[in-house]
Amino acid sequence: MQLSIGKLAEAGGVGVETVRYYQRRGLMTTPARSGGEGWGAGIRRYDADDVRRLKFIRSAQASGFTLEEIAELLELEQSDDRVRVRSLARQRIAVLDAKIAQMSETRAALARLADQCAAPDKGPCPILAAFEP
Amino acid sequence: MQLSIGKLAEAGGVGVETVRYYQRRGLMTTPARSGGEGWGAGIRRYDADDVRRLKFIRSAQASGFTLEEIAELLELEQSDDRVRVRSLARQRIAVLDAKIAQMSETRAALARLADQCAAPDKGPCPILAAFEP
DNA sequence: ATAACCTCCGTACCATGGTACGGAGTCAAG
DNA sequence: CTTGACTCCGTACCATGGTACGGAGGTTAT
Repeated sequence: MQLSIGKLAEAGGVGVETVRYYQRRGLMTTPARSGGEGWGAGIRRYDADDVRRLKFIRSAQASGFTLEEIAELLELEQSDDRVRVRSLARQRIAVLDAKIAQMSETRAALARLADQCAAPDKGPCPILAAFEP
Repeated sequence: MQLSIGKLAEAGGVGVETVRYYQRRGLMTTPARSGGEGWGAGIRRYDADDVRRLKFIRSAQASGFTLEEIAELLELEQSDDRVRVRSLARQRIAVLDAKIAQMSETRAALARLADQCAAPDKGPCPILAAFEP
């Protein structure tokens, strides 16, 4: 399976420019241009592993990792430094737990807010107060 | 209680420039310069309500609202449009629920990853796979 | 073989959320 | 009455994560 950059981007659900951006950022490798004759001379070709990598970037990103952190994860994948992987994972879990807690608090605040604004003419509908500790 | 912009910023845990930025963005009002004689001629003064407002901005922001959304919330606070407040709150709750779910998934993925990388010499430590559906 | 489309590459531009800079005016203490 | 700290204001700059543009050349369908 050989893909052009356009098909790779499509498979990953991103734009071509985004793939090129990831290459510049070192998140995706830039394959050598396939020289010689025939199909794809002078055009870079990608494979299923690149698609996996691209999808990984997207899901890691959707989970709150920055591109820089993702770059580190991808390097670790190569290096097999298990200690570092574990420590990075634990760190991230702690950050996620904090964020999840924060979001749950906010969710509760918003629910209170929606509740207090429910009655059309009874008392205030205090947005600022809804977020106070 | 009358505060200078510097004290206001300090009370809100932000820099002076940040307060000024919020004013430019319409999130904080810019009080009239206190004219006349005596203390603070030509200097803008703030009060406890401004501090509350600033703290609200920070906590709403920490909860994932963009500055634009926060501006809308603050306008709603004035307008008493309960229907809009409720609908905005519900929308945000839905978004938060989705994000919380996503983050929990990621958390599980990371926990799996940390677990699989635990043993120093047993099998792979597959970072990419940890994020696959 | 020619139109329509794609790739390659550099460079420029965008939104978001600020931070920094510089010159002028103001204020409080010594 | 000067020194040092703070304020005012505009403008410029920063990082992040992209998106857009444009021209030269490769590829595919008719």
